[in-house]
Amino acid sequence: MKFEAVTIKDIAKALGLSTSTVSRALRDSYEISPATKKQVLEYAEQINYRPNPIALSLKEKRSRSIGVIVCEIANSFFSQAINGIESIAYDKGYNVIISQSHESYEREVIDLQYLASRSIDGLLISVSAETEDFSHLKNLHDRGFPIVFFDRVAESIHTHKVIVDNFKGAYDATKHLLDNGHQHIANLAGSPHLSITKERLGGYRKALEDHGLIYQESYTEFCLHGGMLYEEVEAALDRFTSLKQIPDAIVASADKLTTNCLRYFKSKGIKVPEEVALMGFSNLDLTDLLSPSLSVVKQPAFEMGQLATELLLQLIESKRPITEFEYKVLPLELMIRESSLKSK
Amino acid sequence: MKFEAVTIKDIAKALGLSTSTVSRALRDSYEISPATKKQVLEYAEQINYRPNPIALSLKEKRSRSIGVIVCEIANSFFSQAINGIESIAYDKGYNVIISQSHESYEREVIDLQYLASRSIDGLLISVSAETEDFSHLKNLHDRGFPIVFFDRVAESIHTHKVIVDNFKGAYDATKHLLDNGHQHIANLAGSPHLSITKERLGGYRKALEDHGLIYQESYTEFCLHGGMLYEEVEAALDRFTSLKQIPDAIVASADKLTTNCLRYFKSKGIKVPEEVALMGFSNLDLTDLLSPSLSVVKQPAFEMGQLATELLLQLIESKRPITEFEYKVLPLELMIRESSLKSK
DNA sequence: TCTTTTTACGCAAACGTTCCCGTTAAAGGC
DNA sequence: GCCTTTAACGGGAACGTTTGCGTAAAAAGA
Repeated sequence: MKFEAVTIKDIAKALGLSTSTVSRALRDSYEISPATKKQVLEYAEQINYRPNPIALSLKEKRSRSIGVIVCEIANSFFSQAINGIESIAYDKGYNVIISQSHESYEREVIDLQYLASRSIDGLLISVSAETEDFSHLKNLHDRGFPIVFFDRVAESIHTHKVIVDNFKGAYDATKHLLDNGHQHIANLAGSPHLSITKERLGGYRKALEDHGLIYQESYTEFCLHGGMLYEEVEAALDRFTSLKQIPDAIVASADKLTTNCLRYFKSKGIKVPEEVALMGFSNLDLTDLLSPSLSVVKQPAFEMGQLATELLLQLIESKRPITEFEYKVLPLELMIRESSLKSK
Repeated sequence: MKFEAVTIKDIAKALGLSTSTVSRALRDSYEISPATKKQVLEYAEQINYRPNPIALSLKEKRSRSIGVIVCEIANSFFSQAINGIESIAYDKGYNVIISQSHESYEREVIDLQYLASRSIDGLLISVSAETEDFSHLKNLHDRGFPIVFFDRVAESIHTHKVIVDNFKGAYDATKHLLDNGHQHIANLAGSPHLSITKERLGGYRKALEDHGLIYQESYTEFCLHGGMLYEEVEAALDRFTSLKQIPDAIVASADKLTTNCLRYFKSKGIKVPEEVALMGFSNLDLTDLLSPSLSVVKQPAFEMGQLATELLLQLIESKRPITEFEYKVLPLELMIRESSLKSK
């Protein structure tokens, strides 16, 4: 079953004109007489003519669509970021094609292949938790393909990047817990490959040290899938609770880590914040309704999406190669609620 | 800054062959000698040749991509459904282009225009809360464009549809509340234009009547934006609580309605389920962590997405027009937790 | 009235593919 | 040794558009 669209040829044939005349009439060229223009325009309207974007893309060597690769759209941060991306792209007449890596490196490579071969004009990406090797992106980038990173960036690739102040976010969260009297703060971290994990770990560590405490490796557990699997969070927390000095507070470095952490404590009957305080990165819009309500570090996801898209469109639409790249660092918001209150 | 891809012509020129020979060699045609094939294949691999899908689309009059229109991707149900859509589309080599209507009719029409003009091969849609008039979809459908509805359907358009048993879901939820001793059950409903709202309202009403109660209009409040705006939920609940007989339980007909309902009660200091019980439709994966944990009616979102996509691809790939359409009704899952327990 | 300018349009190439037709030369049949 | 077959490849049209260039007729200038 196929859907036959009407073309410029149909108009030309019906009106006894050439395709060039019709094309020019539709584009309101000065070379066409007002009478012909009117005739063409009216007929086009009547038969509901729409220019074929595929043909245009082929001619102009651009598709007016951008690709987005994120790990998961069923994740508040990313769905909000995508809303930001869409809002800008939509305004500028660009189409957004979304792919999910599901935190898999292999899938990310395939997605990229697919998107690049789909003739997208540029790419927005937040790399998967598994991604260590960036050569798939580097290859494309080196060949002049516009790429902008957001949130999870590849340091080695020289292009625009939009991130949040992860260091400060983790620092402030840790400091908040310290100020609230917690002494043994553990760090539930995401994939060790990710830029954000490293930055957040740095902030956590610095806060401890500024408070006169020493950083202990046993107090940091990495979750390779960023908390996507409950089992990895469970294993990490099992290890924390089997330490001789059980942590009295936890800083969780990602959305799923934070909620799965809460789920763990709930299932084990461990009271939050009485027995262990919790503070984590999250963009869920109902952390206030959780039990206990969650203290979170919130990212300006929508704005990040917008900014990244603006930068990408700049790259795409620039006449000459760009060599000066932006490295935007946006502020985070701390929202203090019940889960991080004093233990006693 | 543009990105020049390598074409069949480049290969032909480099190897001193014609484009037709190269094309055939790449497609492994019997007309080409093994030696030439090997040569072409190796060179193509070496310079990383990828066929230009735009050119293919133009030639084959199909883009191998499908459009999806939903109200919001930052909504658990839809993001899960999209995962289902993506899983099937990906397997079959189709691309998915997602658009959000943000529950706006106007935006839905624009999105549709845009997608249709982007040469998608078919459309999956769950209509916006505002949509009353389906002529924009009917026009396309009448012209032979493949469309499959899921969740929120247009009854008047004769094509495949995938929904859940909304009637039974609402019936069972209401019955559960009745069985738990609640007498005055209100219905917080979505947009009155939506098919799902009508079906759920019907189930709610039938459950009341089967229990010997009479349906009262004052016990149903519609939220035109489906709960997207907290204010509309607030206004609806304000009206319920100002009734002379205040409801002792509420059935909420959509994700945002359910959570905003909980948010309202929390802000007003109304205890759930002690003062008022709550049960609602929701696909959030952390309703168990809410305070109180939410009793929900959960939709098989992923499966719905998969099924709808399979049906759409059938439509697209069918040689002859299809006249027999499926009307799939999937079962819902009731998850009973704290929020719906007995009042006293 | 003849030349020049302007107006209004058509022709054809191009974008990257595929595929229907040739066409050439070697191989095979007798 | 001549005709037919077959293997292996090239030419060119087509998909829908835009656009540089050419050109006829009309208008303007002399």
